[in-house]
Amino acid sequence: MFEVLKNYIEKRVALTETELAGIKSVTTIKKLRKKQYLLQEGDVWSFHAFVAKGCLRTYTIDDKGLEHIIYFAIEDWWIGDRQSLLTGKPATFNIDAVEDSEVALINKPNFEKLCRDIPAFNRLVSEILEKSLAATQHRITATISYTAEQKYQQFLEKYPDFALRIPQHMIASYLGITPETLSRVRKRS
Amino acid sequence: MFEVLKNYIEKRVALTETELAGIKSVTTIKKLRKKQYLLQEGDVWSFHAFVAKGCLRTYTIDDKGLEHIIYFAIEDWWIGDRQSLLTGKPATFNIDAVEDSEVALINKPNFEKLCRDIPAFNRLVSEILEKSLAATQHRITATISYTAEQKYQQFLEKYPDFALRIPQHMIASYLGITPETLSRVRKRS
DNA sequence: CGATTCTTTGAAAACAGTCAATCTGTGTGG
DNA sequence: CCACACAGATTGACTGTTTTCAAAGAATCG
Repeated sequence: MFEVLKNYIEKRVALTETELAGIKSVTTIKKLRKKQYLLQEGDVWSFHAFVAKGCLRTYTIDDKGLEHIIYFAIEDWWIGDRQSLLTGKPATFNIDAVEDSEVALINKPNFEKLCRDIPAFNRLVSEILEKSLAATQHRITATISYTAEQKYQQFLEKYPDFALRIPQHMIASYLGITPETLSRVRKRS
Repeated sequence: MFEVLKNYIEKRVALTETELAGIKSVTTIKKLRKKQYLLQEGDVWSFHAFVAKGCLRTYTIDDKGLEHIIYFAIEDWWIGDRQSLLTGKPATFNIDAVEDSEVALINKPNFEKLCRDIPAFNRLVSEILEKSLAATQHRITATISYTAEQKYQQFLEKYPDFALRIPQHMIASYLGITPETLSRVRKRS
């Protein structure tokens, strides 16, 4: 399963075989069954996680016990709790598997060493960060400006793959609407 | 006004006088009067901008002509259109001054050179990115989970400084609610 | 199968948005 | 210095969307 991460990197930057071997040597593969936690609220998160197979979600649980999904990640996406990783404080997010999945994990010190030792890897990481931030800002635009219907439409256009494999009530949670509302929106169109 | 940026950097990382001088040599100061654009939708954005004085906002305008504020930046904050900066494509955001302001600008090639030449500067930049992303994710949580009242409460707690200097209708726009609703929320509490 | 889990549907209630009018404070020009 | 204009904030009545609660179907999994 390291192959998936290797392909991902090779498609984006040119690394030597030695450098790739260096990455492989610090990567652990973790298999997750559907619904299994990768991270539970309150634990400290200290990895960089790459999804090699399957689908995961990041979410919070509010006072009423309702889940709010912040983020989905499928193959070739990264996932984690950046706040916890950065500060070393307990995570406020939960991460679990939407489907049976496999993730490649690199712990914080090793990941930082890779960034220092391999400039191209460092650039790749910065670029991913940049893109994530831009995407997140655009998501905010959608969330504060669109109606339920527009939010769902935009979601379908932006992530056509997701709609097929993610349960509707989770998509509703991601969009910030109730499952009932999503069901009605879908019926209308 | 470069002093403000210098203080900001010195508070966070240790740089030599030469390195600081290198940063200064590629920094331009731009003064903006209230309502003046720093970036207009459709133009290409190619800077890293640091707010030395005043307050700016990033926003989009929808089909109905309504503004939706994505982001505020006051002293010691960075602002820009990352998507446009990254891709070189026309910006989808507008940025203008909420108050008379002064920003420190470093253009993209110079900024990248600084990142390459000064490792500590590079780390600072990555850290800022990380923090921005974490903050943005938490904002999404708020936007999809909270009622108008909770959104405003959280805004007050998180950015007490903002509330005093930013007009209410802009705060409403930032929270994704109408000015009327915000006015009623405030009255209730 | 049988039991969950997920989706759909209906009716009522809550919430936020719209439109229009009024009030308030600020700043400008006469 | 005053009067006026203007932008921003508030208020009221109404509309529309979304949520809530409850129940019934449909799909999925062990």
